[in-house]
Amino acid sequence: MSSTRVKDPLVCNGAVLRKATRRVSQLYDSVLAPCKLSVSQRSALVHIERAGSPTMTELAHAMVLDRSALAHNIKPLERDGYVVQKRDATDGRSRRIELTDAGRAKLAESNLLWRAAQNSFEAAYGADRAAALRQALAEIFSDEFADAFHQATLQK
Amino acid sequence: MSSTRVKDPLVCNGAVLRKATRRVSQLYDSVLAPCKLSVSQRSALVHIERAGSPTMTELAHAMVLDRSALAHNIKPLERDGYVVQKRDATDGRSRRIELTDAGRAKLAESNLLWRAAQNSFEAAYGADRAAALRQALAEIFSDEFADAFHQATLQK
DNA sequence: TCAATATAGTTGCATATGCTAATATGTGTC
DNA sequence: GACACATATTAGCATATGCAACTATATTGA
Repeated sequence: MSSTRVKDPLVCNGAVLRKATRRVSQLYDSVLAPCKLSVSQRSALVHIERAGSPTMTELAHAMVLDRSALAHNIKPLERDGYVVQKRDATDGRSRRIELTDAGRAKLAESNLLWRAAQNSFEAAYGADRAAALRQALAEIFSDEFADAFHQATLQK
Repeated sequence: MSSTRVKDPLVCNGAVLRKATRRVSQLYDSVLAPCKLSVSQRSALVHIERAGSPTMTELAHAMVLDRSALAHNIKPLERDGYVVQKRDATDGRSRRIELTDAGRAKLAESNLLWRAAQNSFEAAYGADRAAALRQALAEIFSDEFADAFHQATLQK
C-alpha cells in the first residue's frame, strides 16, 4: 500500500526537467521547422520584442541565460538580419539589441506555426493544466526561487 | 476581473520549460561541481546503472535523447573511464554501454551532492509539489504524449 | 546466394549553454 | 587626472543537442 504513496525521491528534478524540455523542444521545433526558427531562437525574438531594446545583461536575465550564452545565441540571429546591436548612448559598455523589420516579419510568420504547436500541446495535455504548469515553472525560474534554493543549501 | 482568469496563452510552453531547465541545471550543477559531474552527465550514469548494459538506442530512448546526441555525450564519460562500450554478442551493429568500477564510484560520490541539491530544491519548492511536478513532466516526455501531440497536429 | 532494404552507430556541421579569461568602459578616490 | 575597482561584453574552450550523411551489420526477398 505505502508504495503507492512513495514520492519517488530518487528521481532527479533536474534530469526530469531536461527530458521534458528535450521532448517539447523536439515537438515544437518540428512544427516550427518551415519558418526556420527553433523554439530557442523564437523565444529570443519574443523576449526582445517584449523588452523593446534591452541590453545584453537585461535580456540574459529575462531569459535566465548566461550572458556569454546569449552572446553566442545572438550571432545567428544577427547574421540572418533579424536583430541588430547598438552601443548604448549613455553607457559605452552596454549594447542594446533590437528587432529589425525582417526580425518582426519572421516573428509574425513564426506565430502561426507556434500557435499550432501550442494548440497541439494543449490538446494533448490540457489548456488548464498547461497554464498551471507554466505558473509552476515560472516560480521555479524566478530569482526568488534561486535565492530560496541557496538559502536552503547554506542552512544545511 | 476576467484578467485574473486569463491563462496567459501567449507564453510558449517550450520556452518556459527551457528557462526552468536552465535555472535548475545551474542550481544543481553548482552543488554537483565538487565531483566534476554535471546534472546531464550524472543523469546518463544513472540511466546506465538502471538499465544494466543498454544499447545506445535503448539508452537514447530512455533519456529522450537523439542517438547522435547520446553518442557525443558518451565520449567524455568514456574518456574519463566511467563507462565502456562493448559490441553486442548477437548483433554486431549494437554497442552496449556499461558502468566501470570508476563510474560506479563516481556515481556514488555524486549521490551525496545530488541529495543535497535535491533537498534544497524541495525545501524551496515543497517535496509534495516536486513529486507532482515530476509526475507531470514524466507524462509530457512519455512516448504516448508525443503520439497525442502528433495526432492533434494532424487533425488540424 | 545476392541484391535491396532496414537497423545501429558514428561523424561533421550548426546551434545551445556555461565557465574562465580578456577587453572595454565607467566610477570613485587620492 | 591617474590608479584602483566595478560593470558590460566578448572570445576561447568544453559539453549538450539535433540533423543529415555515412559506415557497418543484419534481414528479406527473388
